[in-house]
Amino acid sequence: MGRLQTNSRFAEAHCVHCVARDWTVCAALAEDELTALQEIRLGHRDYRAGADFLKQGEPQREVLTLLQGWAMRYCLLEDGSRQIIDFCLPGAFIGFQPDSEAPKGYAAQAITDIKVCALPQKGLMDMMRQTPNMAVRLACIGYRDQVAMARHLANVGRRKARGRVSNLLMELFVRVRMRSAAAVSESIQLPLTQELIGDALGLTSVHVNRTLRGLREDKIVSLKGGTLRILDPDRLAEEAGFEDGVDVLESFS
Amino acid sequence: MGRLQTNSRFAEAHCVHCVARDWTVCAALAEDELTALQEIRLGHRDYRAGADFLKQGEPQREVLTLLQGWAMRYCLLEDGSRQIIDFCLPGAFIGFQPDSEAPKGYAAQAITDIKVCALPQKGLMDMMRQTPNMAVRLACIGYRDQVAMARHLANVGRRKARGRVSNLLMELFVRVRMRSAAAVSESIQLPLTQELIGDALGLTSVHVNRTLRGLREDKIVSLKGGTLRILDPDRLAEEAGFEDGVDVLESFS
DNA sequence: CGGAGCGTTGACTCAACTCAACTCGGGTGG
DNA sequence: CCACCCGAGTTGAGTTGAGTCAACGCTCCG
Repeated sequence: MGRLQTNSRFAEAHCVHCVARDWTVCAALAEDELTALQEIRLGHRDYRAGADFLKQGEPQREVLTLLQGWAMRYCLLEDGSRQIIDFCLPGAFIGFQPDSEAPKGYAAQAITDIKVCALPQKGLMDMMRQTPNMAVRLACIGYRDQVAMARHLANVGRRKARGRVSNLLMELFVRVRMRSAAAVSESIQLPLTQELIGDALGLTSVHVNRTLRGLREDKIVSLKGGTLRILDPDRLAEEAGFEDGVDVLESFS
Repeated sequence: MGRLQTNSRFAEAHCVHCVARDWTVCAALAEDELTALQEIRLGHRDYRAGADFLKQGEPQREVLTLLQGWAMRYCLLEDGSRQIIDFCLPGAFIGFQPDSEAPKGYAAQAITDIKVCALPQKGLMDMMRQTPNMAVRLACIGYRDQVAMARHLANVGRRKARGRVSNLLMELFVRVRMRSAAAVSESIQLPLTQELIGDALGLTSVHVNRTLRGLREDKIVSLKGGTLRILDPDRLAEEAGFEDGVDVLESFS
């Protein structure tokens, strides 16, 4: 459930033509290596918004690359609450763990309808041993995401609500804009509910709401009906704790 | 400064005899590969407690493996406060980032006097391309640490002070005990100040103090003069949000 | 002896949570 | 077509967890 019928009658594009090619594992691979990857991949899958496609605590012998849509990784706590680890955009590499038989340490859920590319974790491990490019790239992605998570942790641990929200919105704005070649604009589409934002930032949705109202009233950002509009980039950067816009651009996936 | 004279008159042990061998990159390497690693390593270094041996925002073309003592990775915020990302025990692999020329996304500091093994990041990258074992191992460490960080994030974002402190103490207890073959005991040495604990958990040291008092009064744990004593493991696990002791053991470095 | 660093405690403040009511818009079924 | 419902967003009032400020104790060390 949640899982749509894979429309397997439509041929899936060869990895060479993958939408997410520049954003994920594949970016570092030569054509023949891509073909090898193509050999082992388990195919594309579609999930509806809200579907859990990776379950915490269960082993799952595959790894997913997000091709389309928004997703998130999150930790489920014993009391039922959840902490969102990060929001995933196309290219995100989700679910890799050293031991492919071990239960996953976090879960992943589709935020919008999504399409993913499934890879067998074991096959991937084998391929890493044969094609160094792959191994290096995978390692790099792992450490890059670590840095992003560290920043997120600092945001949650040390800032108050206004700073947290500003910081997250700014980060998402930059990430989304980076991967659209579209003309520079002060607004983007953000399919996040206030509850999701709260769960990412360690706040309640009620308090996120109040915080957003404050930011709107101060003419800094507005988030309405799925579109995020940056009204005052400088003050937003300040609220968000970005020294200046420069350091933002690097190291985002 | 902070950096001690390397006592280079004492020969450094060959990688094969490394104290941390089982805990770090090297665990997966064959003898000849270890020798190759030995070729490129930059040597051991000693730092005093309190020394920053990795600076946030500066490029640093080396990567460190912790051999002795306690250290921590942390993010520095614009307002001067810091968020501790994790506490490092011998074997920790610190400072690797995809681009060795890029400024580090976090800093690292010695908590006790420490000894580290320095490796050139570029050399490491090259070696990854030649010896698959190394690449795979490095990737695994990266993703393992990601999971640990996710858990930490969830702790900070979703639990209140008592739960956060309990969780951290339990985690540290388990990690420390795992690497001592010593007889099972209910106490360990913990060289952390209350301020460090606060900075890791997003709390003030004052509040950590009160929380520890509460836990002590309830006869759950006591932390006094650098020794942590688990008085009631079951209640601690409960406060910490560990379903049971089992899932704890896996996936800690 | 004096200071520095860490831990301890109390009194007060404030940020964020809880609970609860109400709006709004989009879908669904009668 | 309308009635209804549901999920998301808003808002207010009261509570509470954690921060702030400040004083003081202890221990180690120069």
